[in-house]
Amino acid sequence: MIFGCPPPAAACNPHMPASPLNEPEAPAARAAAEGVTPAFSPLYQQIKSLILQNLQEGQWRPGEAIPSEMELASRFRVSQGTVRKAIDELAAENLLVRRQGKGTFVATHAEQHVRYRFLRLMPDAGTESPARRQVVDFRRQRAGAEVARALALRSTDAVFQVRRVLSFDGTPTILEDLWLPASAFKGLTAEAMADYQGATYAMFELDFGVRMVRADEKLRAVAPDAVQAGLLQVAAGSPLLSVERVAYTYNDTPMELRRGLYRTDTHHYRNTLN
Amino acid sequence: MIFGCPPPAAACNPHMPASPLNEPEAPAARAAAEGVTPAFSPLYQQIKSLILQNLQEGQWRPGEAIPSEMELASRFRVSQGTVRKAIDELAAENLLVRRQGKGTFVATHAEQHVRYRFLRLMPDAGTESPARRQVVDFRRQRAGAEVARALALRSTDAVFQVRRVLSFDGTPTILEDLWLPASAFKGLTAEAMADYQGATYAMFELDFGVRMVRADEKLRAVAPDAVQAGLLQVAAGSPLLSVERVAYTYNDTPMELRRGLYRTDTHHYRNTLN
DNA sequence: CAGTGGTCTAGACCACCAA
DNA sequence: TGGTGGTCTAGACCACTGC
Repeated sequence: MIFGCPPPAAACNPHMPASPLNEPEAPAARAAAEGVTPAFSPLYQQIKSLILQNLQEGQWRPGEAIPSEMELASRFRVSQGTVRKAIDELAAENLLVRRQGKGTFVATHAEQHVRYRFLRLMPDAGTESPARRQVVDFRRQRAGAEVARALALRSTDAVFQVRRVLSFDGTPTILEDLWLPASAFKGLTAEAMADYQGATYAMFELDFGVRMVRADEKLRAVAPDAVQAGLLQVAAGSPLLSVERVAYTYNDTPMELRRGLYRTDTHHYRNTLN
Repeated sequence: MIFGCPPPAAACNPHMPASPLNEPEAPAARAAAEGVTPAFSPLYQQIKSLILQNLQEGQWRPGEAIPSEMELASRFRVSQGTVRKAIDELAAENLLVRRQGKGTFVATHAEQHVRYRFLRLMPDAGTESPARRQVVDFRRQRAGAEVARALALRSTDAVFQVRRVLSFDGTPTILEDLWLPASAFKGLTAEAMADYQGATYAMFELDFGVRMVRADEKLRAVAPDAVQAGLLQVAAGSPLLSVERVAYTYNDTPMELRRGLYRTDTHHYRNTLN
C-alpha cells in the first residue's frame, strides 16, 4: 500500500481542490493547524510530494516502473490529469522517465542512454572511448571542517576519501578526490570503487541505495601542485580546470563532495544556457 | 491579425487533433504532400510553432504581453487547454513569462530580475557590484574562416569585432572578444557598446531586434598571452577560465560568437546539473 | 488485443491583479 | 468587478508497446 494514501472513506469532492489530502478539516484550517503549508498548495503538488516520498523511501526502486497514472489516480482519489501534472514535473526534474506505451519509470544513472549524466567533459573531436579508472588512494577518516560544511556533517563524523584518475585512450585526463559520508556508504571498499564498470553513481544506487538527483558545481582555472601534475602527467605550470561538485540526493541532502581536475587541452567542458 | 491563423470557415472537428491546421485535406495526406511533417505533430506543437513565428517576426515584442489564452484559443480555433500546453513549453524554454492575473509576456533580457541571464560568473563572497565596461577595440572586418563557421556565414561576410574588459570593484575580471554579423547589427558603434547601461543582450533587443534565446559554451583552462594578461592585470602564467560561447536567436540561428577570459581567483563559474 | 502514456476538449471554480 | 492565468475534473480518442 502507498504511504500517505488517504483512507478510502475520505470522499472526493470535485472542484474542491484540497479535498483528498486536506480532509477532513477545511484546507485553510488544516494548513494553519499544521503550521507547515504557508498559504495554499495545489493538489498536484501534494500528489507530487507523495510520489517523492515513495521514491525517497525506496518503495519504487531505480529502473522500476511506478504504478500507472490511472492506478495512482484511484489510490490518491484524484483525476488522472492531476496525477499527470505531478508526474510531468517529476519527469522534468529527471526523477522519473515516461515511456509511451510502457509506463513511467524511476530514473537511474545505470541504464541511461547518456552514460555519465553529470560528466560535462567532452572530447574536442570524435567520440569518447570508455574510461580507464585507477584508484590512487582510499581511506576512511574524520571529515574535518571544510568537508563537514559541504556535506552537512559534524567535523568528527567519518567519511571515505577516494582519489582516482580517469584515462581516455591511455591519457590521464581527470584527477578526482571524492568525499562520501561513511554512515551512508557502509562497507565501501577501494576494490568496489575500482572494479565497478559504468558510472560510479550507478554503483551508489545499486549497492547503497543512494540516488543522486542534482549537483552544484563551481568551476575555476588553476595550476596543479606537483603531485597533481604528476598524476595527470602534465607540466607543473599548465592550467587545469578545477570542478568542485556537491551532489544531492532527495530532499536536497548533500551526499558527495567531489573535486576534479580536468585536462582541457584535448577535452572541453560543455554547457548550455537557456 | 495573426499570421498563420486559419480562415474562419475552417470548422473545428472535436477529437480530430490535426483539424484546424491540417485542413482541408486529411492530416496524413497533407503531411505527405508537403513532405515536411515526418509522421505526426500534435496540435499544441503546431500552435507552438505559430506562436514562435509571431515572436520571430516581431509581431509581439520583448516585454509586451501576448494575447490571452482565451483569445489565442479562439483565433486558432482550439481549446484553451491546447494553447496552454503550447505556452507551457515556451515558458519552460524561457521564451515567454507567465504572470498570474496579468497575462503572458515575451521574455526579455532587459527587465529581468536576474540582470545578466547568461553570465554564470559569481563572486566567491558577497554580492556583485555593477560592472564597469571598457571597450578596448572595435572594428568592422571580414569574418574569416573560423568565425564564419561559428556564425554560419561566408568567410567574406562582414562582422563587427569588439574587445572589452569588465571590472568589478575596480578589478578587471573579464576580457571578452565578441563577433557579430554586420548584416544584423547595422549601425552598431563602439559608443553604443560602451554607453549602454545593463545587459548587452538587452541592447541587442532594443536597438536591433535581435533576441538571444539560448547559448552553448565550451570551457577550458588556459594561460593568457601577454596582451591578455596585461588587460586583466594578472601575471603571464596565471591560469584563466576560457569561455567560448555561441548565442542563438530563434530557429537556432547563431548571432554571436563570444570568447571570454575569466579571472577565477575571486570569482567562480557556477553550474547546476540535473 | 489490452494496457500504457499522449492529446484534446469542455466546463467549472480558484487565486491574483488592476481599475 | 472583470479579466488573466492556475487548478481540477471527466471523458473521449490516438499512438505506442508487448503479448
